[in-house]
Amino acid sequence: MIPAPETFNLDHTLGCGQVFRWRKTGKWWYGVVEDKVIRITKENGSLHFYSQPEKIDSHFIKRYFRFDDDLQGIISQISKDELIKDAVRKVRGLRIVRQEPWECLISYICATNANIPRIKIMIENISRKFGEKIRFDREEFYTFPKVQELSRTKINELKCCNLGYRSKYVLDTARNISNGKIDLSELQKLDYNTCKKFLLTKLKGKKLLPGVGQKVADCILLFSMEKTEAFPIDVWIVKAITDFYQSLFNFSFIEKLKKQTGRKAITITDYDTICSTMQKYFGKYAGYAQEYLFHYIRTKCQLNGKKTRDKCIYAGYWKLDLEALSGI
DNA sequence: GCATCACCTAGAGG
DNA sequence: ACCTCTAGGTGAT
Repeated sequence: MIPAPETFNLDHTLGCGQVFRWRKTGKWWYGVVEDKVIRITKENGSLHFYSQPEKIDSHFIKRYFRFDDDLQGIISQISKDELIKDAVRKVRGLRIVRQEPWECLISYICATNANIPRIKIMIENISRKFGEKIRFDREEFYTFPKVQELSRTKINELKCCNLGYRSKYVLDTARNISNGKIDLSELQKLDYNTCKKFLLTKLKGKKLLPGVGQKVADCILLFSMEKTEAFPIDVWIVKAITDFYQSLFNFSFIEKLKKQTGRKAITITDYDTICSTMQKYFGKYAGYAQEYLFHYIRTKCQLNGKKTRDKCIYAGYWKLDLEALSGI
């Protein structure tokens, strides 16, 4: 057991939807990280943890939960306006987790057109079918399979895991990594823009990593490649842009975005526009800002008892202090 | 570049 | 009981 930073909340960190392999029973969080099952809780300012089959040490925990990040400092850097300040207040102690790139990649390929419970089921099914079993606290857990395991499977085996149309993407991605067409650990060393370009590489008109578009790429960069400036833009973030961050963009741009709410996707150029603007606005730790906003907005909607984004309108709730935004 | 449409599928809302 | 729609988007045309 080790002392936890003041700025660390397990529930927000593991429950915000950045990782899919944790669940809470009682006071304990159970999760599978790399090839270990971990049980962890925070009590009286200390972290208590156990693991199987290998023991983990405090170094492992500090690295996984990014205790090397000065969260207090990051928060003061990103606290640019009333919305993000409120988000930081309500979701205090949320930290980005250092994920393993391969598992992270597959997880976010699976995440398209799915909600968090379903993503968890897909990853759990893949692990149960192809991973290694570990017994812990009289329960069975499964590690996430290695690249080789998945690259050798058949498409129908993945469909049995409930992946649906994602099955082909996962299989082709696994094969291209397995045969060395792309090397995740090498990618990690590159800067944000170069790294993202490689994740989206095409060879003879075919994606090396099918199922990886801009949004998925940014998730991989943020959660597993040390790119804290990555700012994944999903439907929730677009909503935040049109409802709150209007003043950072042209009037006509916002009008255009609003018109297409309800439709599925934004264009690649619009994604780039939003992405670079928000990165400039929030700075090197824009990814933290994104996670706070994302988690805050979603839970806010759920608290309101509203199930869908469109009904979750903030009129009257978001105190549109646009003056506060004019500084940038 | 941009607009459309299809894509698996469980579960909520009507 | 049924039908319609949505959920951390991406790919093909």
